[in-house]
Amino acid sequence: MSVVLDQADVLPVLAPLVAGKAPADTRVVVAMSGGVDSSATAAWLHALGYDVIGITLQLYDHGQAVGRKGACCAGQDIHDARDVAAGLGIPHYVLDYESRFRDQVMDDFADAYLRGETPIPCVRCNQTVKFRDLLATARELGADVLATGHYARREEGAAGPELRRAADDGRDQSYFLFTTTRDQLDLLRFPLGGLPDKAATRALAQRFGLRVADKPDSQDICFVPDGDYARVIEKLRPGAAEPGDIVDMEGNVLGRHKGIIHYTIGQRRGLGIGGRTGGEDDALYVIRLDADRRRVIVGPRAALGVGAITLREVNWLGDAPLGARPVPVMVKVRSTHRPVAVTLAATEDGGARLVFDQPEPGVSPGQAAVFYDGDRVLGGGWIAATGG
RNA sequence: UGGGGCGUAGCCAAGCGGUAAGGCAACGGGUUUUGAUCCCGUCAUUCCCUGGUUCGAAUCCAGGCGCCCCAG
Repeated sequence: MSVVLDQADVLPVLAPLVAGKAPADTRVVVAMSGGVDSSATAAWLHALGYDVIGITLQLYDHGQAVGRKGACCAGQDIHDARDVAAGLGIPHYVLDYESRFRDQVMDDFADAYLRGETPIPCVRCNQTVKFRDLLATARELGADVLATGHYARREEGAAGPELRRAADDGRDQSYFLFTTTRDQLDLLRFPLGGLPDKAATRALAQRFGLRVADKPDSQDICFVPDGDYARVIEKLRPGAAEPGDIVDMEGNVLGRHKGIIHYTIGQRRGLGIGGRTGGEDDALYVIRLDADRRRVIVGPRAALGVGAITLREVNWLGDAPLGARPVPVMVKVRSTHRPVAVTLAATEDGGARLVFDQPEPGVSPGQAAVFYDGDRVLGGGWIAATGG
């Protein structure tokens, strides 16, 4: 059961989780989802001699998600996490967070769509359930730090801990961590962030004999089966999908839609209206959603560009405070895509005003704008409105 | 029923006697720990119908049917 380490079998180097504290004296709570990443994290830290406690959050669908691939935090995944912990011989707890997950993440998810916004449940989950509630629980368990399997880096900087992109650029998850506060960052650790790639993680899992080593990556929204998120919303908010008109930018009715919750800004597929000539590309994209009138406003790709956005609940992680004077930063308005150049200025309500150097397509309220300076995450904010 | 025009996939649309372009939509897949975008693939044995001419017709001819415009 216990892992025997050959001398030749050297573990990847990991800086001490707590400076000046020996691993054996460092209590680490590892958030174990049941996937490869967090399992490898737990195994690695355990092998390095840390006092590891595994915690798995049960988030939704009690007993009903068993066997579903690519999920996390329910059913089979909880069993996987338990198995891994048992194999390592570390304490492991499963916490029932279903009601708070529903309140903080799923309800918000549904309501955002009803408002015509497009939410990011993964960020909400990190922001509330994981980095607030679970972190508090870790503290209660006497943990020095909370480690997760996120691909991001936390580095000790001159002005305190800094959040940075993962070493593996293609795997980086820092976008989903933008709400993480300095205080939370004090206690958070992301051991995988420094690994060169996912293969290294799987290799780690393999070498510790974890059964989850070949488990497929999770993707899509964890509580949405089959990618049909609208069905989940309708379950949460019966009657949410009210049909309405699809109109062009002049207000001419072009067709009908099956409910505003099925669409997001920048979306092309699923409109069901074809035809018309004249442009080199006649495809229509969702330009705007009007929740009150249940309208989907569509237009050509050229109409998709947004020049500026208003942010709310900005979490600023830069060393110097963000002021009212615009400063240039790089920003991502979606997890994929490269950062683009903008200027950013704080507003009085804790928000910010962001102006793109070049119009950015497919920007939707409810999504996040995350600020970068090279590898470093300077914070981010929720997109409240676009325009200007 | 005077004149003119048009009928090609769900929509738009090339083709003008040589064996059905393209775009949109749709569908399937890839990329992706949010939604999208994007990329790749599939999608008319058949051109309103019926005859005819021709080695060969969506393309020419005749007759139907349907639609549009102008003039009434």
